[in-house]
Amino acid sequence: MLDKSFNPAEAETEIYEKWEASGAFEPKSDPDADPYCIVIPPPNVTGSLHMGHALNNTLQDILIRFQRLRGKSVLWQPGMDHAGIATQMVVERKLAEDGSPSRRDMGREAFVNKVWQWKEQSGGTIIKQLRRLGASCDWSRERFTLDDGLSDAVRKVFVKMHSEGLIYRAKRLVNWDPHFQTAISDLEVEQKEVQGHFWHFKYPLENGETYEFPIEHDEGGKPTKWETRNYISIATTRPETMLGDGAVAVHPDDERYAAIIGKKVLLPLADRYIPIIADEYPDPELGSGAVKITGAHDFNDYEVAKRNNLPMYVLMDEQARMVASDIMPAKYVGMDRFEARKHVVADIDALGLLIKVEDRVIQQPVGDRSGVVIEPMLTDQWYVDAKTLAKPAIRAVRDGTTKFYPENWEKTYFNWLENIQPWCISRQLWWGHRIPVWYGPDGEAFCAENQSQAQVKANAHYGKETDLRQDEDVLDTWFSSALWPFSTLGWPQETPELAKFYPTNVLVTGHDIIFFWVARMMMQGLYLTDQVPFPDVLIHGLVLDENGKKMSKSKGNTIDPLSMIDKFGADALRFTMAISAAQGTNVRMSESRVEGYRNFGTKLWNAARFCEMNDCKPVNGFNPAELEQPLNRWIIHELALVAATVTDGLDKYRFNDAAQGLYRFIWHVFCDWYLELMKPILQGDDELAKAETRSVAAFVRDQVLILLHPIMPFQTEALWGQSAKRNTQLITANWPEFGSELHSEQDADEINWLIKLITAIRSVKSEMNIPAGAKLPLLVAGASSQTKERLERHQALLKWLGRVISVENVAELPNSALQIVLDESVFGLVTEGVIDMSEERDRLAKQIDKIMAEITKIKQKLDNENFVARAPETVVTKEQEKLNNLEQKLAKTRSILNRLG
RNA sequence: GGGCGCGUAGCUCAGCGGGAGAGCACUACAUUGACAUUGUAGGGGUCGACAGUUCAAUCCUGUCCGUGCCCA
Repeated sequence: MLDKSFNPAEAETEIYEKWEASGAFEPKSDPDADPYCIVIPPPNVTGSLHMGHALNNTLQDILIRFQRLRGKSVLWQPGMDHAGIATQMVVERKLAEDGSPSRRDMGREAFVNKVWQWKEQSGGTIIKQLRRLGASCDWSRERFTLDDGLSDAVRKVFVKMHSEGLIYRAKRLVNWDPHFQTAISDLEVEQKEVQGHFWHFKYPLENGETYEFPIEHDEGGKPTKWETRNYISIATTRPETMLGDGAVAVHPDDERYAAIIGKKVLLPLADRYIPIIADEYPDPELGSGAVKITGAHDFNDYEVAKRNNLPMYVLMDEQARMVASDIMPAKYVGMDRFEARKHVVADIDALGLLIKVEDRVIQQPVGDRSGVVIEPMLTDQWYVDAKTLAKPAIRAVRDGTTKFYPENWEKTYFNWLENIQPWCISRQLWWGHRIPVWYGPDGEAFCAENQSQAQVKANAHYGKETDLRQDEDVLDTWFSSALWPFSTLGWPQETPELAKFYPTNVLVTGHDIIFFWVARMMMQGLYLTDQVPFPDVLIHGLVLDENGKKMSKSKGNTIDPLSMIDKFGADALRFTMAISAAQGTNVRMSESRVEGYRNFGTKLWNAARFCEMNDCKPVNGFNPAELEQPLNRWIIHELALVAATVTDGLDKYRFNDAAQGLYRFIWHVFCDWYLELMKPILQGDDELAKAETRSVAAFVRDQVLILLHPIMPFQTEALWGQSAKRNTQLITANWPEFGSELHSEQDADEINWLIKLITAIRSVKSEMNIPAGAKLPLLVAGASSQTKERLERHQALLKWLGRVISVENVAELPNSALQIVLDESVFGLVTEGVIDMSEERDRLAKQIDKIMAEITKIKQKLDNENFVARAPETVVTKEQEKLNNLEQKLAKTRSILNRLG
């Protein structure tokens, strides 16, 4: 006997272990089975499961289980990435907490060993948590981006791209994170709006020269009054960088400054002279229209400096402290940039050169991991020529080889790829793939897959054995992630897995990493394998809190998926995700919703329990297409419909449609009606009907378990195992493929008619304040022979569910009966007491109003000549039929009301 | 400034050219018989506003208002 309800805490672990031990997560070896493969978006090795992961992995697992049930050879390829910055940060912090020597104190090799130790002990929590969610990944194939095989792939790709000129080294301005002391890519920089200042300085002209600067204008904008100036006014949000100015720029069309272009100004504090140059960059409308140019610490200035061959002075070290140099006044050396800012402003002020300070909202770039202000720095870094790689990646989506679901994300994808910048891939970290480049004593670079190959190249170059040192830097983590769909399958080796499962079938991810990851996989996949890595990209929404806000630790509004699983079970959480995940929409998570879908699971549990109590067991050789009872043919018909809905929904990534269809069918069709309607049959004495009904109930229950399994795997597996002796676990059962032989419109009409009649009887009683339990005789007038047959056939059901004592055909209904119009017949409920005639008249009048309102609407349409002439014939016929039915109903209801007087 | 999205029942959201839907919440009634993690019945919407296309618009187009996200 089944327990009273499902206990997820007890059952889930056991079920999961059984699945895994049975090898169900591994691809089928059957060579005829179609392959189906998804690679997991690799979580950070430092990560732990949050709601975003829960959504992402639930959707993947639903697809994986669905395709597995359909008989495909399924691989869900799991793994993690090494998360360079995040992991290094975690371990460094831990070293500090433990009072251990710092990273720099212990040196590179020792530190990297520490990180590996940490990874073995504490990394990968998320993998265990994914199991709790029910993720049916093939864990025997788990991969890590720093595994030997994947690292080989990385080196091979680097060497290939380097030899083809797609990877190169260059000295450029990069986003420098002074906290982690590494370069980062554009994507890892966030623009934050903060309250800042705009400082206006005077830079005096050389040799005390002067010019006339307009200070008043007429309505036409012509200057009417001038003043004599011996300085140029500039404004800046970053005063400390003035020490490295190479020029002051004005717009060539700016007449105010035309006279002094080419002259020099004294750079205060630095005591250098710098030129006033003309360049298109300054906006005459902004500030004074004159801009200081610090080529080594600002991206815009960098371009101006390059165009005009201005010197670029590096002002800071890796930690953004002012660094000693020819141009750096000694007093600032060693100061942090923000401290230096204060001093520069004070010193300028002391010289009488500070004009004013404005408050201003400024865009400040910050590192996405560190949160500190990014410093543009002039350094040597390695770059990928992303522009070249982007072209095939754009084409593949343009021509539909890869499609996004929903489609509108393609625009985002194109937009970014079409404006793509060189990708800075080197990082000044220790945790990651070390760049496979070695340098000779003179700085000559030798790129090779390993040191000995580099050595061979170097020896040939120098003509003798020469000492080499390897590049200190590692690669951006995303460089290895970009190879994930094929490196995890064994590439560059030609493995059977690669042949079978690549390209993968679909990539499931959030829109936040379309640039970071999806686009880069497309680029690398096409470049290295000549194929797109996946034909479908499913972009799902974010998980928000119940107020529609992004969940974040700092806001304290996170809901922990594991606590939801502890409380309500993984199935409830998964169902919530599935039914909320309409294509492209965000998911608002609230505990009460999860609770509600836990209740849905319990409803199914109890339905199964009821089946069990009534001895409903699968019957060998059962054929759903050969049944006697209309009720049974009806539920099979409904089952076939919902099976089609679920299959179609999952095929089209419409998880909400699939979940909604199941919810409706299980609760409101199977439980509310079928199980109720079968009760009188089971209590009756028609043994054949009983046996058939039992076998049908068992069949429908089993099919429902299969259909629901992708979304609610644990509970369905538990019910599957406990409700009958089975040859296989549910996870490897066969997905139903019902054909039209199971459709039966006639039986659907008949049972739906019965349901309508029962509902109407209940309704009338409720409206007339007659206790629902009161058993009343039912009369019927004007019944067609079909109705008479149906009444005869379903008398037992009617009596049970409609609380009817008897059913009798009469010529005319007495006025004392409560009357119900259904199709051609009028039914009457005979009450014991005297009914309140005025209340009954109100009830009927209300119905008549409703009918008339509908009739008016339809007549309006049919009276419109254009409608009749232009609308499709089927639409017109349908409207005409509707009108006829309504008019019939109206006439009947009116005559009842008339007779009541 | 550019791009993407959203505004449908009290709340959360599906639907998206021909009958306004679901879940939750609410109201009334019921109930120890698969299920109170329940049942039955019910109330509740000019589908953001305006204009256009169409025989027909919640759905398509445009404008506006409100709101969210991404990029610069």
